[in-house]
Amino acid sequence: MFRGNNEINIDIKGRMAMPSRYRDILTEICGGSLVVTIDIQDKCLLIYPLHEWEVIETQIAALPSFNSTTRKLQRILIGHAREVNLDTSGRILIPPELRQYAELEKKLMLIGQRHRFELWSESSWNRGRDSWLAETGDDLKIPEEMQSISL
Amino acid sequence: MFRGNNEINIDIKGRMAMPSRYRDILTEICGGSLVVTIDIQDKCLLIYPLHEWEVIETQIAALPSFNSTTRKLQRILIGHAREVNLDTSGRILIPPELRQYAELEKKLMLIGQRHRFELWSESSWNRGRDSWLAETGDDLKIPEEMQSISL
DNA sequence: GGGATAAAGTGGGTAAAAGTGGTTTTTATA
DNA sequence: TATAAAAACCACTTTTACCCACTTTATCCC
Repeated sequence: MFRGNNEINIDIKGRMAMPSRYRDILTEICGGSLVVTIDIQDKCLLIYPLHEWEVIETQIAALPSFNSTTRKLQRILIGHAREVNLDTSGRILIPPELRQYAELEKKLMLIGQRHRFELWSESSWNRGRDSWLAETGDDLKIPEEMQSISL
Repeated sequence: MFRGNNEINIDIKGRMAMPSRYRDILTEICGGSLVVTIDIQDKCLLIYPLHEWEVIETQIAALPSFNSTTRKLQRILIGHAREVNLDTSGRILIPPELRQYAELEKKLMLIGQRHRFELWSESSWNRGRDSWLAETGDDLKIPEEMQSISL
């Protein structure tokens, strides 16, 4: 569905223009309603079409409330999820709390990841990429499930 | 139903403005009647729409009185539950006892967790989040039920 | 390749909504 | 009945959503 990395600017009001190539499908599948939340492992945001998110949220919410790990997960994912909408010029407003968390300044990277996007500050994206490339160059660490995949 | 993290201020009288985006649904489902109580595990408050709470309260109350764990649960949850109402400008008054328990000063975080909210002091929320992220980032500790969830 | 045209991206103004602080009135309590 | 607390009320400030206009980039056709 979504793929590719897009260099994007965020304006002083915290608005980010969704690249036009994604807009049509976004308005089609979710009327421009998106959900932004934070990632578990990295300081970046995840952006889902509303319906996609609701499926995930339901699964997470169904996990037991008395288990401390699942509760943490609920707090992280559901507890940071904010619904946002494309405005008339195809922008979304990233809520200040999330902007702050992911340390988003002027320059961002929006990464298409099939059914969702990842949103990074450009600098941490570049830093991350360099280190992943360095790590995966060494093929000893590739887990089982991946050994069969042929690129 | 409810999701997201909201930075909120509490005023000197202990009043907290419920973010407007939740108000309509709150007045609809419970006429603005909420129940505030304390959490079992963390120094935060739980806020339920009245009807949601009543379901939970009934369940807890039905637990055996001779079991010491369930009695603790009853004392903690039911024993601290206070009914509050949205005032004409959409604020609720957090009872002093609860405010004190959760160490709520000026800056709070209101966290949507589906059918309820959690209310934290901003500082302890941030501290908590950092530590949960550190723990869950390490994928060895993720329990079975969660391994199958694809974000 | 270059100019015309359209599309995308950007910035900012404004009206409405939300949030805030404080005063007054009501209610509950001792 | 006096007192304190909470609710209602009101005025003011800040923020947000919406709209419009301008600039830049891309596309098309010659």
